[in-house]
Amino acid sequence: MNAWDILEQDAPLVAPLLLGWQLVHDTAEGRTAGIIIETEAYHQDDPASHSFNGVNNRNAPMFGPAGHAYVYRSYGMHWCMNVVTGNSGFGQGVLIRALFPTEGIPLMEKRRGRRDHLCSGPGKLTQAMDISHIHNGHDLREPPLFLIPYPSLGYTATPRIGIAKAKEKPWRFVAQETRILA
DNA sequence: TGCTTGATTAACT
DNA sequence: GTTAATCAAGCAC
Repeated sequence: MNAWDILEQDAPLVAPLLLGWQLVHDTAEGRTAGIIIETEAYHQDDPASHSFNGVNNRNAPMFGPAGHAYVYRSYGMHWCMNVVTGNSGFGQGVLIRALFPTEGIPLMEKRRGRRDHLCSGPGKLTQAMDISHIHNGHDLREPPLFLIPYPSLGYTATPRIGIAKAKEKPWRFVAQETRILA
């Protein structure tokens, strides 16, 4: 099984495996990249998931092929990015909640307008890396926005953040080694 | 056509 | 700990 086949599994299995993968975005301004250190799983059989009530115009990418991006607007002002997992026809994905910045840090600082907390939240990392709705449905194996597989980091599983339903599921995964560096 | 809802962030007290 | 900012999409009428 190659690294990309991992994404064909269910989101709660994939989410911890993505810790340690690198997310890279090349733009005209330059390259930004970071190591994924925090994720959350969302599954069609999960009341907290956008895909729970079936496919619609917003969540359609979650029902598409694994390894593509699902980007949506949150609270009217932020973008959040998911990596779609599982087979087509079943809506699920992994929310990227935090990165450890590795490349293009000055560019991230410029986009964020500050020198700390560059990628320590789902809305922050999309701002730092200039990810938005135009990447919705994009294949994350292809430039300019792509993932580089790495062996998984050690992690801690905890309940998810900022949701109203199914709060008890320990489907948030935080990398142990780098959590302080975010 | 109008109402409701967020998988958030940052700046307050 | 509390709250404002801000808007696309779903869904009820």
